[in-house]
Amino acid sequence: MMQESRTEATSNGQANQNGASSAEGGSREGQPDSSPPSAEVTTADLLHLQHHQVARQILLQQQQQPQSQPNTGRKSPKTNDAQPNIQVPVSVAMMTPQVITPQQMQQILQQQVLSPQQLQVLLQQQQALMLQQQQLQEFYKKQQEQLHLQLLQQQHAGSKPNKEPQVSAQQLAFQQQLLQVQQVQQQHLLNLQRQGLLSIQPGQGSLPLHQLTQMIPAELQQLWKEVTNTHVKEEHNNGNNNGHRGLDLSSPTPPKNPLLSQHAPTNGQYLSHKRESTLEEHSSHSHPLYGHGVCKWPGCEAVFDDFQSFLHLNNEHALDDRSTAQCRVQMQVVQQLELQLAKDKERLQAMMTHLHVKSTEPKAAPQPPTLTPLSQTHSVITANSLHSVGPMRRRYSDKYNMPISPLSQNKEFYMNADVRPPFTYASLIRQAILDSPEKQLTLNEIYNWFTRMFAYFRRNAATWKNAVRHNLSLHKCFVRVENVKGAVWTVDEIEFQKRRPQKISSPALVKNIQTSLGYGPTLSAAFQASMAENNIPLYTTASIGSPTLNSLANAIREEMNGALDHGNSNGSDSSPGRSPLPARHHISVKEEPLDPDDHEGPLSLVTTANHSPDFDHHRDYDDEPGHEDML
DNA sequence: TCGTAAGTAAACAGAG
DNA sequence: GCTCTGTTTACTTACG
Repeated sequence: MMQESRTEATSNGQANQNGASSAEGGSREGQPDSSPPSAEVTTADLLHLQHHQVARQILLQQQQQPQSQPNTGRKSPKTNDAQPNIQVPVSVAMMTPQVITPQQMQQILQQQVLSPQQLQVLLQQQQALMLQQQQLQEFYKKQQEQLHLQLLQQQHAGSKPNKEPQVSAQQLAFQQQLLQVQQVQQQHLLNLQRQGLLSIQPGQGSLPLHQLTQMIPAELQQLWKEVTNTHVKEEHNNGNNNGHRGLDLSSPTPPKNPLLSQHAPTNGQYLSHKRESTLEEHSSHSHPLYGHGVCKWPGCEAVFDDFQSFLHLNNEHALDDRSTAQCRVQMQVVQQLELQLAKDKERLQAMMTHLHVKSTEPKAAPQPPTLTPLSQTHSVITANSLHSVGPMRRRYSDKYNMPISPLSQNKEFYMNADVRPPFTYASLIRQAILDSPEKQLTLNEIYNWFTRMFAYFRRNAATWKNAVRHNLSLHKCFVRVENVKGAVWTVDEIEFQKRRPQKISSPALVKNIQTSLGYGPTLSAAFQASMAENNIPLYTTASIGSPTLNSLANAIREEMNGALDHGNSNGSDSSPGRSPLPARHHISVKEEPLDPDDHEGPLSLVTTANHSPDFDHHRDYDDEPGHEDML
């Protein structure tokens, strides 16, 4: 009654909530605060943000270390891969150590790949980077002076053995810091490459070399050269190295590129001497930059009949901006390859682990073998968090087509963030009930689950509680059972699975599915919802009847159709009259007694040529005429 | 344009 | 009478 609304409003301090007309309900849908902040964030944007977080942490380190600020009890800088609560201004958070030159900006503008907001962010990044570089230069100068002083003191005091460790420690810390900066720079550059903002190829002249040299101040370049030039033997140093003689630049992270380890130029003529020396060392014609009579310098490929002619290396690839830039590009290439390798290794490991686990699981588990890996690998909502919650609220499909944070974080996310969960009330109610030990909950316990699991439901209680009650009564999948302690609600899984699965053929969903099938970072909430709706994740506790199989097959079919229909990169056309795939590609379920010897799971997936376009349409609530047709 | 699912608001009734 | 619970209706919105 109205009383409920009144009391709820009082208890929640949301008096304006109640008594609101339906128009208000409609307007609330469009309120920005009810939509996730990253509603229009693309995968690339998220990757970008992820990178910015790394950059931000490193920058914070840089800002803290020179000032010897306490660490405020946080993790040490080396374990800084998860510090989401660091409060930094947006401009700082977004800044990356990468300068976008005017040429690049013009290119970006011409390509129209960035929105004005993104351009603004890039400009902010550029400005922030310049500041950061200045700071770094100053820091480096101070470090240099300090080291120089220490070295002088050592020479005068003759206490070399005792002082050296301190110097080396500082040097190492500084090196690490520089390496981190460089790493972030490289990552950012690669990120830009991935986004098509830059087209840098090894040895390719498309990117003006001076741009690369502009990206990092000359001093920083030199610093980097020194850091990377770890294989320079001390005997190669002479008096020209300005006090760097004593530097132990043996990096804890050895150079990954033979080019750098053996030929990275540092400064002055002594390096020229060094280059000749190293060439002489490779007189056995096994120089890594010389192979099959071709100069392997990126972009060179000059042909030389003999190794002696290959000494052109000293002339053509001498220390200059060009070579430095090429060097840097090569470093980025290597680093990218290493990152890719690491990712692929990790993926392989996950696949092997998963397959091993799957192969050892009992086959009785009613899971679709073809989709379980997908759902397990990418699903956000799992048994560890929200299990298979259910369908996403359709009207929010666009807003919620964003990757939600991974599994364990997801629960925390909704528990703390005032973000509406992208699932229907029915799905959430079901989840609440299934979460309970006895698979039954009272209404009040359902309420509590909502408020406990979702910060969003800690306000507007009158609204959503009414919706919960409405859904409990409306959907016959929720069964009210009288017991000793009153009425409890249970879930009829079969009825729940009869509910119409959400179509995932919409462009937005398909796009996400493409991402997911293409090893995207996460599965879209909508796709998860669709999967969860059909019990694809491992959460079915009730009996699995044919309706379940049907709806499950719907999900599979929809997924496959969606993924296949939009297998191209565009994935934006899903006009009803256009079906790129013939009907025979549609997957339906052959509802026959299952032969465990023939199938890994309970499903018998067959393809059919006479698939009804409204296959899933029959399976809704139509088996009970009049039911829920009040709408 | 239409049908459907979902969300919201509200009226109403029964039980404690 | 109040509150909670449950049912039902009406309406809006999103989507295919």
